[in-house]
Amino acid sequence: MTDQTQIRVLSVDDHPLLREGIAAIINDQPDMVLTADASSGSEGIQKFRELRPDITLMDLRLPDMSGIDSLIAIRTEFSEARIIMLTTFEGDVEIQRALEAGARGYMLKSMPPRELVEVIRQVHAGEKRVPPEVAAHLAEHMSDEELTGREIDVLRHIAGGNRNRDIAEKLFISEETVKVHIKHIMDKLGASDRTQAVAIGVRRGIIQF
Amino acid sequence: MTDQTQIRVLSVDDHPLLREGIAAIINDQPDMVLTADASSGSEGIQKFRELRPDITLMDLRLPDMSGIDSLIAIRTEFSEARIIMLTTFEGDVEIQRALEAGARGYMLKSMPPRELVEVIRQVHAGEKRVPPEVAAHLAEHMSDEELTGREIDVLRHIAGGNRNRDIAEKLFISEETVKVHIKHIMDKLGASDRTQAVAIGVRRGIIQF
DNA sequence: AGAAAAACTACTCGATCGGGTGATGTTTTG
DNA sequence: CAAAACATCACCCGATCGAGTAGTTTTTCT
Repeated sequence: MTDQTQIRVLSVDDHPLLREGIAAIINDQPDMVLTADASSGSEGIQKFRELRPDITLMDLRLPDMSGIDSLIAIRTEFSEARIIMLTTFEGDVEIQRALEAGARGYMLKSMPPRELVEVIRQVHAGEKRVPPEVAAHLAEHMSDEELTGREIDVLRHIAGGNRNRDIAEKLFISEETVKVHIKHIMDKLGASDRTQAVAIGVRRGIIQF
Repeated sequence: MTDQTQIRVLSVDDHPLLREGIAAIINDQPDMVLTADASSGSEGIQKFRELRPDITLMDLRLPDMSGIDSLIAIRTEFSEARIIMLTTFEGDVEIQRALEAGARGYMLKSMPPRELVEVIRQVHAGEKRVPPEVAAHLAEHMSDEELTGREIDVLRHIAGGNRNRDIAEKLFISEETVKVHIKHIMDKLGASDRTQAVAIGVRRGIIQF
């Protein structure tokens, strides 16, 4: 049954229902087989070591570590690993980071199964595949500068309803510095005020909740 | 095969992967059968009319109309309909509204399959079932007043980075009125400023993105 | 119809924000 | 190593915000 031509797939996702759906779809394809699944990043890494799947489907948001960290961990050990990232959100900032870190494909969970298996086949054939919607998003924001770590810190505090003075105290810096960071945040995100900056930050996945 | 004791389930969700997962799990249970599924609210209503399932699993967020509107539509016609709402987000404001509208149960998509089928059985047996996490959330915010339609309008505009003056112009009201609405929004949400109000609004699902 | 909730408007005032400009030390990176 | 990016701080100032208070009209529900 498991002949040479079958694509062996590992699925890493903490969402049981989704894993079931993926399993059903993969095993429905004559040329694919779901070798195993994992519900966390570390479990995914371990399963990869054991099984060396041809394709790994990795959720971006995992309970223990981020999907990207798992991706990096696996690719550090096995540079030839072909990993496809899965996410719910179209506008996720992590997309770019994942591709830079070596993801071979990027899929939205809302996509029809046909496309999912198609992407698996293409990536297995050595191609790199990112769906058009995602690619469009990438093109749109490619030129945008990314926020620095400090700026993200500040943005998080802004979202918490803190005044500049409070943020300053909590980060042990002066209020003036906070204002500079906020200015940079707004410039980079194209926001007209702190509130819109938070809204954009949430939409892009820069800050979670 | 389809004897009297089997629970006939209709699944309404626009997410193909999730539908597959639900289908796999339902059909795995000896006492259940997935009668049909639908990918939109209107399709769900139609399928309900045709098949009169014992249990309907309804996603809260659907492409054409909200899950709650679909719920209401079905229950207006068939008051005995037993509908369980499914959602991704724990803190969704719609929970309360859905229960008020007559949902018999409420499930998170992140729950393990065992719980899902358990809830289906309980609701089919006539019980009302809301998972503990959701119940806790409800208790927390039960006392919170809901935002009015106008307040939600204003909150959306705030999230868009509009100044009070701009909001006033767009809604054809005075700037003073906008300020009153914002005051009420902040009071109701327990926010210290407009920015936190947006953050809370997003977290609770009051405003989408 | 009458009560209650929602929506609307006005005015004052202190607090906070955000733009502009300029500067210094550190870290990262090509 | 040198340039670029990052993080820090300071001062000025007009724009905007949010609290408080008070009142009218419209809508909704009972």
